[in-house]
Amino acid sequence: MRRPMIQKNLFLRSRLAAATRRYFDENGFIEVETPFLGKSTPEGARDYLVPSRINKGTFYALPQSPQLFKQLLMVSGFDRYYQIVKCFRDEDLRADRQPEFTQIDVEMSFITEEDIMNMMEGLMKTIFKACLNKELTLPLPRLSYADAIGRYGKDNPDVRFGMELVDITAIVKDSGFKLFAEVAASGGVIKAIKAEQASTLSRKDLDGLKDFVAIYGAKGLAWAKVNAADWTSPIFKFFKPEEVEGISKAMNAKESDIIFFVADTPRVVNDSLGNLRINLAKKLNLIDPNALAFTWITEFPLMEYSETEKRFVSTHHPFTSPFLEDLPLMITDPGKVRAKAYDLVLNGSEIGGGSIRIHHKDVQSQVFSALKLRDEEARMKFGFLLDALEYGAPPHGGLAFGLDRLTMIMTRAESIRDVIAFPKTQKAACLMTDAPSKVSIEQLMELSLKIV
RNA sequence: GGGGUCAUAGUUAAGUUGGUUAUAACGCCGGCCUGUCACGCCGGAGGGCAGGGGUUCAAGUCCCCUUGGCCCCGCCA
Repeated sequence: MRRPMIQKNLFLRSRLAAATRRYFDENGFIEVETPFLGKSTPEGARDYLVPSRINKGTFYALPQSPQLFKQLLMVSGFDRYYQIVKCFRDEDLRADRQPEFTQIDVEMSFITEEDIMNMMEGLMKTIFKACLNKELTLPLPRLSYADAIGRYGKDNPDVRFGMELVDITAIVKDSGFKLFAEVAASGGVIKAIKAEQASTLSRKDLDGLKDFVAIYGAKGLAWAKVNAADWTSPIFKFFKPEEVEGISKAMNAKESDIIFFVADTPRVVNDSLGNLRINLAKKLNLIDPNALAFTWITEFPLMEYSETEKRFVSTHHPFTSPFLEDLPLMITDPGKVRAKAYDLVLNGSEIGGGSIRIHHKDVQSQVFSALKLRDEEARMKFGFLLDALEYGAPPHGGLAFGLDRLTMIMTRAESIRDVIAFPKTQKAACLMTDAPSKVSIEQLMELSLKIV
């Protein structure tokens, strides 16, 4: 019902799509439509399933992305492909997540990461010029995954402001504050962030922040108000003078700054401080609403260990090419293998991501086996792709942008619903048409389905 | 699966520590104005506060349950 705002957003969305098509057309890309009724794949998000009437007991899956099709297009000799296409993922919704969403999907042959990033930077420049009349300065900055996590605690860092995480483990590993020393001794880390001139934060605010970091698994949040000669802090009395000095120096702390500490596993520390950093920046008004801070994130890990599945799973997807020099690690230390994958982050939001794909069958087999996909299983699920690699696939790679998220940032919308014409609710329902809804028993019988 | 928050006229909202006929703006209806176009003036209609239960002399205002919106954790290759 807030029609003027929605209308304005949809007009910008339309201009964004038009600029995208124009750019790719001018650069020799072909737009190819790929099937929506496809095959369910094991990796990744939950699939939306569509029962087949003709082949009873079998199901199509709506695509989570046109990933496999676009790779097959490369093998077929279409060297430059793009598509503005709906994708479907049956997961819980968020303010920036819908079960059906739109991607700008791209794939290119005979290219490297550099070629793709250059081409995509050109697209961003074109889009921002066409939609907002803003000039981007290229090339866009880059940050390795390890640096992003280390300095910002997240792989989608908002670099519109500073307040970086500082690792002070070395300074406090023998601290008089036992908790820090114990965490350091057990392989954990202690990191801190500094809110400059944050004396506006009350004692009550500080207590509230403790609850905030608890969401991310932190068991506590230590803080220290920096004074001329000492700190006002519940833990000040535990520290030796040289520790206080060391920390102040490492943080470059000045009077009236507030330092926050979290000690835990690297994951919990980065998670909680990374999110606290965003939270504080909003509270303290550190974010310039007009800023456009792009960052490429590179050198993602190829796979991560999943506690729930008790095996390594792909960070990106199973067709992502590893760094060839890291291949020996595939057996010894799979978590250390770097991937030729890259995300584009804008103002702390991941707006796109992609990778160079594997184009050798033996490398693909190594990855599958590291993922504990047995040969026959891999063959059953991705046989068509393995066959295609057999016939000689060109080096290729690509990327996909989230058109909805990009539109959100450009329109400054707070919810993805504000840039979609008929959005779904938190529970994935369409209030307009009342979907999803029950169907008749006849429809079910025709499909040989029974509600359990 | 879990945590939080909200639910008042067509719409957006205000409703203090529970207390007489529940407010406002926009919209709607009627009249006046008639060089209007984000007109102006006058006068109206319209809800019993998501649904159910409870506490109380008395409940939008407190408690419980249900339903739904929204935010977050998990999940999202």
